[in-house]
Formats: sequence, C-alpha cells, structure tokens
Amino acid sequence: MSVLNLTQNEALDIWRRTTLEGVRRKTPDLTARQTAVLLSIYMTQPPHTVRDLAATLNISKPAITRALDKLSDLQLVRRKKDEEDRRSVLVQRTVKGSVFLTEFAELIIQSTQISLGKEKAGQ
Amino acid sequence: MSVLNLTQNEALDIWRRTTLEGVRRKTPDLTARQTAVLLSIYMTQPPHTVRDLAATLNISKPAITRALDKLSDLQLVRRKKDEEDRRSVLVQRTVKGSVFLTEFAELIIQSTQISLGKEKAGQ
DNA sequence: TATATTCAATACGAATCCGTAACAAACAGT
DNA sequence: ACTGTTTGTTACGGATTCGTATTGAATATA
Repeated sequence: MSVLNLTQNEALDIWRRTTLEGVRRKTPDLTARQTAVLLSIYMTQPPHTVRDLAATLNISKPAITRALDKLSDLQLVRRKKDEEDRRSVLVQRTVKGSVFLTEFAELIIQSTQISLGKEKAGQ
Repeated sequence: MSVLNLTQNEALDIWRRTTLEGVRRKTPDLTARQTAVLLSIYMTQPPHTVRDLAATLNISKPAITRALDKLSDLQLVRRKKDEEDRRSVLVQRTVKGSVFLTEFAELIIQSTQISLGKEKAGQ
C-alpha cells in the first residue's frame, strides 16, 4: 500500500510487463471487455446482474451475455437464478476465478516491483 | 515514482478501473496481444522487427503481422523497410501512437490514485 | 551462378466477437 | 385474466482473429 506520483513511463512499463507476461503464458486470452466484467464481479459489491454490468460497462446486454458465456466456460464465474426475481441472473464468483485473479494480481505486483526497481525504487 | 507493497486488492482495483474506463470510452479496442506489441515498440529499445516481436511475445509471425496491420490502420505505428536488409521491416512510432499512450498512461495513473486514495492513500 | 535460408506477408478455414433485432419467461399493474 | 414492461438469451450477418501452410522477395552460402 502506498503509491505516489507514478510517472507515465512507469505506468506504461508496468502495464507492458504485465500484459506481456500474460500473453507469453498463454493465459486465458480475455478481451478488455471480458476482463472488465470479471474484475467488476470480483472487485465490486454484489449483486451483479446482466443489466447492471451492461450499464456499468456501457455496452449492450448481449455483449455481457457472451462475456459471461466465455467466463463460465472457463469456470471463472457462475450464473445463478435470482429466486427473488426469477428474470434476473446473479453472477457469482468461483474458486477458479479467485485463483486466477490472485495469480493475476501477483503478476501486476511483480511487474510493478521490477518496473520501479529499475528506476531506483522509491525507498 | 515510488510504489511500495501494493496489495493484491489494490493491484486488481487499479487494473479494473483502467480497463473499465477504456471500455467505457470505446477507445480503440486492442487485444492483449496488440497492446503488448504496441507497448513493446514504444517502451523497449529499437529496432523492432516482426521476427523480434514474435520471439518476444512468444507467438507466431503472422500474428504479429496482423497486429501491425491493425495498429497501422489506427496509425499508432508505422512500418519502414530496413535499408540494410530489405527483407526486414522496422516498426516505428508515430505521433498518434505517442499521444494515445500518453493518455493511456494518465488513465493508469488516475486509476492508481483513486484506488489507493480510497484505502487511505499512503501519506 | 545456383541453391538454400531467412524475412514478412498472404491464403485458408475455423473460431470468436460484434450490434441489432427478435424471442421466451417472469413480473407488475389494471 | 390481460396488457405492458423488464430480464436475459438467441438468431443473424458481418467483421476480426487465430494457427498452419504457402508465397515472394532478399540475402547468404556453396
């Protein structure tokens, strides 16, 4: 905890290293949208419905449905009918998704340490 | 400059906010590969050839060619024949690409400040 | 010169994603 | 019950990307 005055080069280099490592490892190749959906589900307060996600990301509902199809295939999220209103679908987390994001977070952290270390890490 | 001990939640939240803003703004929808190619070109030492980029990203050369097609259409990079060895292509930066990455860097920085601010920014 | 190698691009069919429109199911209000 | 609204999904055609194999041009080597 505690980041201060990240420079543009540092920010881009962190992004570069993280993205690069993800590509190299051939980790599930998620689009920006799918990533945004996944992170929204895990990092913001439930409940998460298709409608809410579409509004949050500012994209169409079918696009969300398709993103959820993909994420469900990968078992990174799970759909569950809302018993209060059976029209709605509640998107829930999974163990696999938690593991995936934990590893991804570590990737970001490592990239950050390397990027900032190179430029004489702020001590 | 100076980041210390980013937590997993902070790392993921920074990534979430940045990705989310990109999706919302409908900024050129680049895949992870295309982003990695773009950042490699701008953030690492030239020269950048198709062959080198393929080796760096650990993907096929045609995949690089296609990524460069897309990035060239967007005018984010430019191809130039290597006069020393006319088989090779040197990928170069453009003004538009520099602007794009500058804005993207600012997006990351803003996301970082918001994410860390929320959890009681490191003083 | 003739052959082989290396480079990037192209061809191809398969897979994925997009947005719009149409759809069935569930709910709300009359 | 009936009508209208809301929710999520499916259908469709079009665009994009993928990996493998092939091509054409340029260079290296015999």
